[in-house]
Amino acid sequence: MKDLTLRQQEILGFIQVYLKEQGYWPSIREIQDHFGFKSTNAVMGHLRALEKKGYISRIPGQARTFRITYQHEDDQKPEDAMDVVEFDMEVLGQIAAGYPDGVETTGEITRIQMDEATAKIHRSRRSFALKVRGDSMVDAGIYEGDIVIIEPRLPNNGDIVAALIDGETTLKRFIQEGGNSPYLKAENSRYPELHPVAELVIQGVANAVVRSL
Amino acid sequence: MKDLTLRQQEILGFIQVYLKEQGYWPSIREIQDHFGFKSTNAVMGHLRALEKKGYISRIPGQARTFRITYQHEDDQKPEDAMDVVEFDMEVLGQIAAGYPDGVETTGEITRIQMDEATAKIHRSRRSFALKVRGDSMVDAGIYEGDIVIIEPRLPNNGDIVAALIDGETTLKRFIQEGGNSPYLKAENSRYPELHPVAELVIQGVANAVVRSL
DNA sequence: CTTGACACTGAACACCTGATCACCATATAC
DNA sequence: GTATATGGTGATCAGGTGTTCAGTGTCAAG
Repeated sequence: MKDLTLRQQEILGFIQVYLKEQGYWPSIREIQDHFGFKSTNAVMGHLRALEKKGYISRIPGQARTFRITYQHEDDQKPEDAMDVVEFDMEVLGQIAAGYPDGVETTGEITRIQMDEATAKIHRSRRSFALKVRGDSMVDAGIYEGDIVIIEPRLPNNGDIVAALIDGETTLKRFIQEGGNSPYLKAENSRYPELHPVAELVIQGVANAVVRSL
Repeated sequence: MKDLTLRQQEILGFIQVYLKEQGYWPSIREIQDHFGFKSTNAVMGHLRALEKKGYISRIPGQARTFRITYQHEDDQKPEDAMDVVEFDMEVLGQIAAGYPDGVETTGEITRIQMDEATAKIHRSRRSFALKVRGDSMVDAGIYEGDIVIIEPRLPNNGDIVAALIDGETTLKRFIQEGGNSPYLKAENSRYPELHPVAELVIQGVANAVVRSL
């Protein structure tokens, strides 16, 4: 990718900031006004340069139809950058609110790209996200308000699972030792182990936790 | 919020899908063509209705300048489903490995969509992700191997920041009380407070933590 | 029956907007 | 010197684009 001049960086930056702030792309004359140009052709020249260098793309003759084709980074990059993998999921609701049963899966779609090696998150279009309520998993570093990414699959011993108990979905660790029947364990010393007698409905395995700070 | 007619829902849906697919808003005549209207005024009537009912907002007289002011949901969804926001970042490297200096930036771009209200993550092209090494932040629920999302900006009191100390990037909490000079505090009782004498280079503020399980 | 909301057709207008032509200036590379 | 890229001014043009006025028809509410 060819380098941009300082002026071209400014133009590209303004276009992107404008979109972010206004919600739509700027017109040529709005760019002109922002930089104080006396001619629209000053803008046209820069846009041609940006397009030629592959940073943007436009629909000829049509108003406010930009496309950013390359994300310019003016900072540095590391030698040990990670590979990323992308996966989609649904953000459903709070985990204690229960798994929506029989509800059409048309909710929000969350897309996450993450480094492939460490994320260990298998791409699964069926995965969804739940917001954690309660403190039953604090000892596992999962706190109230965190968002857990649930992949519907059978759990292995030690997995953190979303389980349906008494009609409510809760987050617990799944324990199955030897040939014994499995049980659920809260990662909080104040909570007891749960040995379900009748039914143990595992809705999925937690693959990742996301927390905003 | 007043209800929309079926036709108005279709119009609003098309506008949103068009933006998502094309990256810019449609013109009145593009909406007209999509629905097979013989007159642009058919579109104008619906846009007026959508604006009157508070679903959209527009800049009078200007091309392709929509704003979606209310997110219409035509499907059934969990009542506590979250809105999602999308942002890009770079996955750089381990946080203790130091901030890459003077290296070309062509690294991986990580895109995350997350619920907007709780994520508090401002879309920032310059954000990047770092893998946490060490246990200096365990009391804040940040453990070794976690990935923190860093936004380069000035920190507020109490923010968790990536700071450059002795040539290494470390994750600490930023404290600035009253008019005193700021210092860094590790969220681990075994670690001392850090009162930098010479320089305190803040590289960015941690917005979120992602942990694979 | 009348009113109003809804859903259009059809035509015309004004200007916002992208695009182009001519021209100038500076700096760098060959 | 002679290109080539950069960074502009100034004027002009064509068309995309938002907007408005006038009119038609349906349907439910009063």
